This record gives sequence, structure tokens and C-alpha cells, in this order.
Amino acid sequence: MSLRFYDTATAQVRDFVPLVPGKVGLYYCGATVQGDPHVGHIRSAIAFDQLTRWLRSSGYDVTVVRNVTDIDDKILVKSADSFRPDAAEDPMVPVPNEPWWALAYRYEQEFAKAYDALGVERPTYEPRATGHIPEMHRLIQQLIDRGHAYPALDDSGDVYFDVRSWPEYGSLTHQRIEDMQAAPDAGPRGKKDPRDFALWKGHKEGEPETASWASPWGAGRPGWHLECSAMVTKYLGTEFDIHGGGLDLRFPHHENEVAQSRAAGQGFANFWMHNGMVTFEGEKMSKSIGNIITPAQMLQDARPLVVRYYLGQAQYRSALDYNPGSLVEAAAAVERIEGFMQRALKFLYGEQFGFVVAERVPDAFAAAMDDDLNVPQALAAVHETVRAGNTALDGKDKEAATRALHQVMAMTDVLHINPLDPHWHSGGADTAAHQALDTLVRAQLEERRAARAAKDWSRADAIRDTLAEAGIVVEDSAEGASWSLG
RNA sequence: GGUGGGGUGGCCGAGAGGCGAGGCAGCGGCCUGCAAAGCCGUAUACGCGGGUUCGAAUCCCGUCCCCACCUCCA
Repeated sequence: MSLRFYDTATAQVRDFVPLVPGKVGLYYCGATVQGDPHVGHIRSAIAFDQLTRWLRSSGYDVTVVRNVTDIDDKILVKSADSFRPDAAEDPMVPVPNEPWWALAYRYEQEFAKAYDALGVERPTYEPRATGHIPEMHRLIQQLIDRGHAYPALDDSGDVYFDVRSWPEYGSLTHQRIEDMQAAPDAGPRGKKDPRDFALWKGHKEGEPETASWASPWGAGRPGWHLECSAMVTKYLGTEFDIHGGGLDLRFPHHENEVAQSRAAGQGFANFWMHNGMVTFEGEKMSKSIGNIITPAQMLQDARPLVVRYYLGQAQYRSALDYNPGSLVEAAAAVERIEGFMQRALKFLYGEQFGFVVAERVPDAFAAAMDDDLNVPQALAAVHETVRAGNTALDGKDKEAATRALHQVMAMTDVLHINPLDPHWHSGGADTAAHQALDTLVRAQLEERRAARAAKDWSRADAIRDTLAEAGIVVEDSAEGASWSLG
């Protein structure tokens, strides 16, 4: 079966054929760094991380670009607000000034931490909007030269894209300009059409000088949509394979991007892939609604691996509805996989955890991933292999157990949910404590073994109960007892 | 009003004309000193009403409801 993806522009699942054989250029929209990340941002990143890993595993050389929007209205507003005394917990204590660029960098770091914690691979390039002003100027000039952009009719210093000059406008989201609802406050503001959008925003009274760049149309800063168009071209060329982002970015952001870039004579994206929203009680999680859950909150309830599993388990285009039990269920599923792998390692290699080389993924897994990244079906293949592996272990079938273990490793590596992966055990400080605990628990287990050998069941159970009270779960097997933190 | 996507068993979540994906929870059994883990078995599931068909959760017609976007949003 060939690799197929749903393409928003054509509204169908179609075969994926890269523009250059063996290579894939992927651009997906990152964050506007105006606040802490929430799990919706991370879900998007995990979806495109799964895509990247599957493409790599399929033999493609993938270049990944994810932008950082580090200049925008909200960043400036938030920075300006940081001067206000009433923003402080104690109104008598003045709030230190946080310049917009410092605020942007700070949140960019928060995003990086969240991505890292959940195993989202760093992109090949992660360009910031403010580092690409000259590229944006060139794109604006091209659009003006071609008659698709114009300086604002008032003297605001804005430059607008002329949607009426571009017949394809609306094609990505299959809308006609006439059918679009006019924005409630869409005053003319020097626009020919209320739907015209800003490529360049003239410097306004009161905005910091540091947020202003000289341009042929006056000092100002770039419009959001233009940033992505300019950056994707710089790193992936004027025509590239995949453009991704959240479903909520289709309009206006992506529609405007494709309009600008194609009006400037570029081929632009071959495929448009959009991930579904994370919802809470059926409603989109967003800052404005105030129903957001942050990765930090989830990480208090579950291990990073479990959070990764949870956020990545649905098909990327579906909405993922969060409820309080979600992480508990995900944890149980992860433990099933993890339990098999540890049991298999112990049976096959004893206490010495050898370096296990993953083998090819089963056909069912590959077929599911090829089919528009059907992760739920791919996970079904993982769990079926786990069951087959457990059966093999019960029957002491070394060959079948080895095969199952290696297949599970291969599949979980692709999804980056391999419980044995060092990434999920990076807690360096924990290791020494864990070893100390292991020594103590082993002494208890030895005492319990002796009690069991003497058929002193009450003593054996008392030891197990004591450990259970401390949160330590004991499991007996033919090879002896083992323990884990419940 | 326009555009895109949905309504599947207690919960999550695939499938898209014919053996009831998978996970979680539950129930019965095997194993176990007892457990745990594991294995085996176990479900009147497909919003509602019609229709097409030997056969429909899947196709057609109608109908109700939900979500997203059209304003910043992953």
C-alpha cells in the first residue's frame, strides 16, 4: 500500500509523491510565543513529529521547519501590560518591565521545554519571524509589482494584500469571498476590501521603537501571515511537499499564506495537513475560553511517556477530547506494553539488559501508518503483538518472544513511545535514589522469598502489604519476584 | 448565511457493504499458597425515520443534534 495523506486543499486522501524523490520538505506552524504552551500546541507538534518519524522510517530524508512567531499584537500588548502596577499580586510592588522581545524569548523557552519533555524532535530549522524581515520585504515588493498588494489608502503605513486581485482567494478552504461573513469591526482602515489583510503593519503611536523596522513603505512590523510565507520559502524553496498546522489555522492564516505566495508566482505547498483540536468536554481548548490544560499540569498527573501516548493516540485529524480519566487509561495501556517488554527482556536476556536491535515493523502497522497516519490502528497492531508476545512468554517460546519484542520495539520507536527508550528515563537525579530503593526492596523480597519457601504465608503477605502501602507493587513469577512503583 | 468535519458498546477510539479493530473498565475461567501480572472466554454498539440490496454501522433520501472556521488562536 502506498503512502496516502488527506490534503485539505483538494479535500481528499491522495497518494503522497515527494517533489524530489527520497526527500520531503515539511513546514508546520509553531507557536506565537505570547504565553505558556497548552496541550493543544503540543498535540499538534506530536502529530507532525509522528509524521516526520514515519517518513524517516519509510526512508525519506526529511527537512522539518517550524516557525516561531515572536512579534505580534498580543506580545506587544502583554509586554505593555507588564508595566501596569495592577498586574502585580501586590499593587505596591512595581512590576519589572519585561520588553516584548524578552517576553517572547521566555515563552519560546517554555515551548522548547514542553516539546523536549514529550519527545518532539527538534526541527531541522526553527526560524523566528524577527530574523527574516528582509525576506518579507522582498515578498511584499513582488506582490506590489504584480498588482496584488498596495500601501494603505490612508497614511497608516500598512500594506495590504488585495484579495479581489487574486481569483484563487478562498480556494484552500473552498469559500467564495462573497459568502464570507464580514468581520464585525472591519472598518475600511485604508483597505479596498474589508477582507484585505495586512502584509506590513505601520508603526503606531506608543508602540516600542524596538518593535519597528524600516521599510520602503515606512517603519513598521510584519503581518502574521506574511511571516510564514517568507520563511517557508527561504528554507524549503518556492515549492515544497507539506504544509501543516492546526485546523483552526486554515482560515484565515493558511488561506492568506497560499494567496500571497501563489500570487507572488510560487508553487507553494503540495499537501496541506491539519491536525484536529484538543477539546475539553466537547469544546475547543483555547485561551480565550479559558478551558486550557497545560503540559505541566498533565505531567503532574502522569509520566511524560504517558502524556505522549495520550496526546498521540488518536488519529491526527480527529478532535481529541480530554477528560479526567484520560491519563489513567493511557497509563494502563502504556503499562501493558511496558510490562511485556520488561518481562520479555528478563526472560530472554536475564538481568543484563542487552542492546536490542529493533527489526522491521509488521505489515499491519505499516499499512495503518501509510493510510493517512492511522495511529489508532497502528496501536492495535502494537497491542496485538504484545498479546502474541505474552502468549509466547507463557509458553516459554524464545523465538516467538524475541520476534514480538523486537517488533514492539520497532513500532514504539516510530511513534516514540518505546518505554525502553532512554529519553523516557532521563531523570538523572532519580537514578541514585532508585538504586538505593532497589537495594532496600530487594532485601525485603529476599526475606519474603524465605518466608514463602517455609510456607509462612502470613509473613510473606505482611511484607507484600507493607511494600504496597509504600506504593511498591510486587509481582511473582517463575523467575522470582519483581517490584515496581504502582 | 457560507465552508469543513462529526454522532460507534459503561468510557476512549478505529472501520466504511458480508468473519463485531484495539485500549480502559466489568464479568466468567486458567495460572497462583492467596494476589498481581499474563492468557482464554464474554457485549441487545453504530443519532432518528425511510429506502436500495440476498446482506447496511458502511450506499441513497429525509431528519435531529454536535464541533471547528469565517475575529487572535495548534
